[in-house]
Amino acid sequence: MVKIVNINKDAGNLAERAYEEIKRRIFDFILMPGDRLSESDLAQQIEVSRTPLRQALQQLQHEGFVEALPKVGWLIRPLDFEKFDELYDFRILIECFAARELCTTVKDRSALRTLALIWSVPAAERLQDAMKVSALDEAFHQTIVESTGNREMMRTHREITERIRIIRRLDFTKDNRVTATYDEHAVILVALQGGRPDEAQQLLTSHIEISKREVRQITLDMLQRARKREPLAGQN
Amino acid sequence: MVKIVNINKDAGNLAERAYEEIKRRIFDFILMPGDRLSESDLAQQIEVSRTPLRQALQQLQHEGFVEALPKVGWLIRPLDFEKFDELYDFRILIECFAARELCTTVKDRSALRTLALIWSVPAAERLQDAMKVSALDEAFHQTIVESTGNREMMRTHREITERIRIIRRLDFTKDNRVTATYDEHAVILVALQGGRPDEAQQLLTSHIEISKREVRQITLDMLQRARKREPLAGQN
DNA sequence: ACTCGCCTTGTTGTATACTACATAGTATCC
DNA sequence: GGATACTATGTAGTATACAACAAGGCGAGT
Repeated sequence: MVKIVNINKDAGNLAERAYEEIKRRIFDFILMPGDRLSESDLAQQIEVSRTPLRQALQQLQHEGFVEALPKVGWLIRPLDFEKFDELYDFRILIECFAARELCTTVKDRSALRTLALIWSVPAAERLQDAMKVSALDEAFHQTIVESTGNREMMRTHREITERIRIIRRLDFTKDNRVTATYDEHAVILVALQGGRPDEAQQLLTSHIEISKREVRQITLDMLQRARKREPLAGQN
Repeated sequence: MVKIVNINKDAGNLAERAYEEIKRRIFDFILMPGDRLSESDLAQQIEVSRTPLRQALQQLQHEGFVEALPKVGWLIRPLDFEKFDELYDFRILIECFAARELCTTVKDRSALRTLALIWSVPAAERLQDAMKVSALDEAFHQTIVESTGNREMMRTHREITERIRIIRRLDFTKDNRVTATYDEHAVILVALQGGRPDEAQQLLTSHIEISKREVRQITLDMLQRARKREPLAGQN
């Protein structure tokens, strides 16, 4: 009897694989904002059937990356900087709350020491690799939020992180922005360890606000270059 | 030629209909927390095929009402009061931020006047119907959050509202809780209209905290009664 | 009597066929 | 020549068949 083997490369199910693959293509601007696409086309490209593909698309729709046009097709949502601004502001609210909790009610400060080992280091020990710094930056802010112990806030904060990553990561492609991030994280940690909530909140707010502004400009440049290089990058 | 007509009762698509129907059954405790269910059974009951049903279940999974047990089936998630507490705390954070915005930076105060017409009324004009008061209560808090203009905070707040509605609505089945809600909303509105952010935040916080505590007890009673009445309410 | 392994049954995961529908292109009529 | 109706084509929405898999029952062997 012939056994048909499931040759899933990464995940146990095709839906997840499709999800990761589509997201990758969006992040790499292979699927450009504004592109239209049909389920059958994409299914063929990714080599899954429509069923798991639609599952993936629905997930991505919920996360705001794609939009369903009923009976017509799917659309890669254009980058909406107003929305990113609002997500950054939301981050500020959640992280400032977490910072206050850390200073006032949270007992276990060990997480702060761990963060200091990463961020409060001499210039020579600082990392440069954009992807690594980006991941560490996300971890830094996530760790602060974790201190609240509120899983719902953590969840929402994680979702925000997922949604802004597409532009946020570009921040670390500039050396001076990496330097600034190290500096700012260091002083934030000092304020948190010193138990000074107002100062920590103020530093955190301006840290995120600066990033918000920088990232917008960097992204606009990046987009223009991507468009010039491959004006018809998306299929059909 | 025979034309097969789509007899969708409510929505344009079956997935949405399935979603509403399942949610209704969960809210009515026809599907009890802890119940296991299979897609084929439920599909037959709701009279849709598995495809739109799964779409509905995935949506409900994202909202935390059901849980997918891969290769095994679906589970109606038990009511988790710790989670509800965290959602209430999250509400407090968002609504307090909105209240501050309302007092300090928002120009257009007309929404507050509209709310006052509903909540700041003589006892004789107060509504009693639990469903109506519940809807008005949700609208009250939503309106405050809308004042921020931050659509992401609004969205998250709306999701929180959806997720806690299953227990929150029970709050208004008790007359004294309706009375308390009217009283508390009225004083909150006064503080907001007076532009006193600290007072508004303090009132809002205690208002939500009280509700959190009351609702927990009411729900536990309700659940016990539901369990006694129909110990095997779920199918199979 | 107990344990181990096979096999039956029920479940989701996936692929695919088919329906209803939207859209655009074309031919026809005025 | 312009507007309009019709038709061809491609799309998502839906139903369903089948494969892969999990789990538990049941029997055989000890």
